Amino acid sequence: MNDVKARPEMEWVKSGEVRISDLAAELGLTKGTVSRALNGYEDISKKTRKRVMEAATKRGYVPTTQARRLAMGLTETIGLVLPPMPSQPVNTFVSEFINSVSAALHLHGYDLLVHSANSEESEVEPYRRLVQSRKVDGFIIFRTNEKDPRVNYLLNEGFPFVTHGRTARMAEHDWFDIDGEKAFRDATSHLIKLGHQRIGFVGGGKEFFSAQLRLKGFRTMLEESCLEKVPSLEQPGDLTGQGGEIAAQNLLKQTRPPTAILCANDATALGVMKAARELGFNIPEELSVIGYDGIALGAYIDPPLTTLTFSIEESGKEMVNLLMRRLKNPDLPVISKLASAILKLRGSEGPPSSIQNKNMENCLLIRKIFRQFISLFDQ
Amino acid sequence: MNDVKARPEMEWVKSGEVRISDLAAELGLTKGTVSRALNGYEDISKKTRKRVMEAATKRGYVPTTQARRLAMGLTETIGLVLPPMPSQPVNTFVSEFINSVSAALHLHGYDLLVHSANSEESEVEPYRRLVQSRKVDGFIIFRTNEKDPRVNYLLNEGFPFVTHGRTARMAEHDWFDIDGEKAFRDATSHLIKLGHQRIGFVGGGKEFFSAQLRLKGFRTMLEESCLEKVPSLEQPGDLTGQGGEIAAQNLLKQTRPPTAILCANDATALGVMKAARELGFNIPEELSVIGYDGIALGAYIDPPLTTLTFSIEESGKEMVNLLMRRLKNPDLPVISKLASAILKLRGSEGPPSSIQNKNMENCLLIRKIFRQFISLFDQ
DNA sequence: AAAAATACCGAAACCGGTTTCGAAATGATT
DNA sequence: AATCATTTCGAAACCGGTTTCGGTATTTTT
Repeated sequence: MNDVKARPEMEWVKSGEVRISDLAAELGLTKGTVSRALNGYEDISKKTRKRVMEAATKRGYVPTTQARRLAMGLTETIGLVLPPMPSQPVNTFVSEFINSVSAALHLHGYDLLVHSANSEESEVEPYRRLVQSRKVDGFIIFRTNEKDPRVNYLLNEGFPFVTHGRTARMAEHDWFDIDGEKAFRDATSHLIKLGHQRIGFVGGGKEFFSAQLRLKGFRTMLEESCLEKVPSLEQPGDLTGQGGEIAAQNLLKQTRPPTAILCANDATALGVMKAARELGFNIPEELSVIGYDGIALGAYIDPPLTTLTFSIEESGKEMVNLLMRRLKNPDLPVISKLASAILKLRGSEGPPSSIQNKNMENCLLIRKIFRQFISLFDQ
Repeated sequence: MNDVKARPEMEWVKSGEVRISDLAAELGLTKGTVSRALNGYEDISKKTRKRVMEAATKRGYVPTTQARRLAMGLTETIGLVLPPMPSQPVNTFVSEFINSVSAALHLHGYDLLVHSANSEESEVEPYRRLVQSRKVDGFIIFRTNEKDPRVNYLLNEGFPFVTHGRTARMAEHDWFDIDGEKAFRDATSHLIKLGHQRIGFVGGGKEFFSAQLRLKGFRTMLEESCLEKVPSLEQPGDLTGQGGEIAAQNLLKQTRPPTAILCANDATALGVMKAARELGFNIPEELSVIGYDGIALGAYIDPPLTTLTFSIEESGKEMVNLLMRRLKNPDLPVISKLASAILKLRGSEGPPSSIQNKNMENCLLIRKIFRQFISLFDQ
């Protein structure tokens, strides 16, 4: 009953049956006139416009997208190429991101074309195909590398795109990013305030710019807090759980293991926690762990994972805004947007258990004073 | 250096510059001839075909997709509408599924259009828009409800689609599904063999057909094993972690709590585990938990979550196959494919701790014999 | 009331391809 | 050499819209 009520007046309408020429013939007009009437041209009398509009809604006329786009010379479609999957099956970022990008694009009348990357061929091949066949007007790129061949290709081609994440050529293209450096400064600072003095770090691959920036934030805060930098406490990772496990083993089997580990992302953190459990470390009593990404599942593990989180929805929206601006005016100067992540405390971190906490605090204080003292001389 | 080497012969080629008419003019042919030459028509001499092909590759000609599709009257695009996000932000199913569907479609020359559902409007509205504007040739639908308005709409419209999951009208459309009933029979059987006698179940919403089938599998196996059905041990859920927490509290605060809980999906299971921990239950010693979905994260929690898993990649492939078949011949009879999930033992289940294990086993045996005895009379 | 300005719509080109049909050129047959 | 069959390509219509341009019909101006 309800279903019928929903669209009572046009029960007989089969979608896609009526063309603009049908409408024109029915009204005794030409299709050009009908088109202009529907698209709000000024040279159509109110009377005929009304007549056309009514007939259009009555017959359920909707212009064929393909034809309209061909005539107007645009695709109204944005491409998004998924990275080969095995990379991060733990993360819901991708689906949430796709969702938000798609929603934002829809507001602008754009469609989202999602393409998968074949791991056997070059990374830029999908982009090349989409560009050459003119299937899209622009790209949304995420998970950038510092030297990113996709970026190189599109810049060279002069094709519009926005990246989620910075690159070596970020001065030449629009980008959106989370301030991972600041995020890790915050997280490190938080751990230091809790009394940690030996803090481990598990990074991502060197090719990921963002992971490098997170490391930088970590180092910066160590330095600002006058903690010595211990190379063996910085372990490489690969943004996967397995990588986290391996890195954690390297960290925790040391003679003086860290009392806290900062991870480049949540998947890594989960691996770290697993390895820590297996090595007999209690979290957070004996080891604090902090991740990055804010995946929802982190709240359901034991202990819930403290993490750095940001709004994926906002990311998508902002990137679409940047891209739409670029499409409207390709000659505008490049702009970028840096959003910040917030530390979501959930319980996987706490003060270190070591008895010398007090001592450490004093030690820290003394060092800080000493350093400020020195800085006076520098001026 | 390497970049240049990759495509040395056409450094000067800017994509999208050369049209078929350009090519035709350059060759002294008409565009019709060029088109036929490139598309393998028989009425083109080998000589000119070769000439055309060479010129095409040399100039980097790629037909404009929009134009080709308009002329051929098809979109070569499949639509996939994401459900409103808050529903299951916990699962990586969506992104993996999109990836596999996209890859499979690509093999057939099809594109994937991903659309997001606005939670404020009707569920079918996105589908209606995509159909009416003729942006897609068919749909991939997942997470079906028993009475699914999307299915109703598309069936009524006569528009091609395949569902991931069965519906009340599954006899009228192609579908792919995981045999959740069998999966839960297996899981239940596994628990019973371990000695569990009081098994709890946390379901999904009634609207999800699949969740209902899982419940059915659970009940069937209980009955086959001659265990009494305890209504209070069947709790409704909503396929989220929160729902799992609430359901687990309802189960575990009973005077005789279950020794094992079967969950309609992994997110629910994580919620159950969390609540169990908070109520002081040790897993798996005092409570076994089994989920469904096989999310990667499950391997990283403590204890690792035993779950029912299936190949998302296969799902995507199979669905695309079904859909392509339908598009090629709309009049074929509907077919369906049922794949099975396998029980992935990871450690969150084990034998119950209760001392009456032996007793229970005897009890079970006696019941079974008794029942077979009865069944003799029925014949 | 005639001239000028304006409102309104039709005709046709165009977007970039595909496909049908017929004609010219070539080859085979008698 | 004349006739017929084949091969090969050009011409034109078509897909379904948009947009430019020019010509009536109507209104406004003088």
